[in-house]
Amino acid sequence: MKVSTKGRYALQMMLDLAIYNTGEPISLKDIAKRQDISEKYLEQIISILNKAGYVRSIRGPQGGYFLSKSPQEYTVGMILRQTEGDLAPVACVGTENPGCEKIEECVTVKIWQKINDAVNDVIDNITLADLVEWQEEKANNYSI
Amino acid sequence: MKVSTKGRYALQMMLDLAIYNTGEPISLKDIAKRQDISEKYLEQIISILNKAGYVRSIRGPQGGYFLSKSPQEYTVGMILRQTEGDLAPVACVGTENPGCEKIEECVTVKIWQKINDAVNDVIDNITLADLVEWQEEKANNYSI
DNA sequence: ATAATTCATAGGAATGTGGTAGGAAATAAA
DNA sequence: TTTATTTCCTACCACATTCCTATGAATTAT
Repeated sequence: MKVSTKGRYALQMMLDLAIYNTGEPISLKDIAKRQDISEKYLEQIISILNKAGYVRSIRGPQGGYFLSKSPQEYTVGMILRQTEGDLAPVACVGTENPGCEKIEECVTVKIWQKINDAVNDVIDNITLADLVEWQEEKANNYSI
Repeated sequence: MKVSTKGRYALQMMLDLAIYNTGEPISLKDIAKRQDISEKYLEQIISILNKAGYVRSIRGPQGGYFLSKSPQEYTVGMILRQTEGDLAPVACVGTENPGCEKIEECVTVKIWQKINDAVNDVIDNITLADLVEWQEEKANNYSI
């Protein structure tokens, strides 16, 4: 019942891109350094976000990545689903696998459905902009 | 972000014990047959529940298992936590591992905390008695 | 005694996780 | 035009976890 590093790193990258956005592209090298994560591993993860159209890339020296849209247009759910896939606690209540043949007689499915709804309610109601705001609040608290 | 078969089977077994309770011990063989799960695998799982004191066992012919307490005294959370461990989406918000060293500066932890709370709210407010009730409702609907 | 059951432990195939490695392609800067 | 920097692509791999199977011992009703 864990979110893997893939999803967590994806979130951290998107947040990094949102926070350090200056109009110039941000290189993976910088992100990897700031977030203290293997650059090579981040390559693979951001490639998913790139193909999903969540970031734009520029190659060559001084190249790097941007967010395609503004932070409030990305929910945590969007980012996690791209990288983690469905967050359903069991396959049968997810959108990816069509559910099992015992679905009608199965009682526990009601539990999984409730968990699924609760999780989705959380992740679909937090945007990248919220994270940026929280980050800034933390920064302020530290400087006081 | 999945609940493994261990936790799901544990839940099904506890539910089976609750539903088919007649005062006589219920053998794993019967449960395995009804739930269509490998008996040998169920042995390992129920051993956890046994050590936790959630079921009582009787060895030998006509032996088997009982629930130690009445169904409304078990929450889904109790059962899942015994078998799955912590259901926290990341280790740092769980009760098992003490959290990482970046916890103070980390923003995403707020997300994981909210997910954790939401999941716990669901699983700690459903009892085995609820599942039994749902099961009976389903049975009635089918017979109509 | 016998047979049915739980209990304990070992093993193992398949899959997923969390990366590393190597190099090709693009491109800005020298 | 060369060089260095960056993204892009694919392959590989070690380790852990999951989901069992197998073997046999211990217990006990019949």
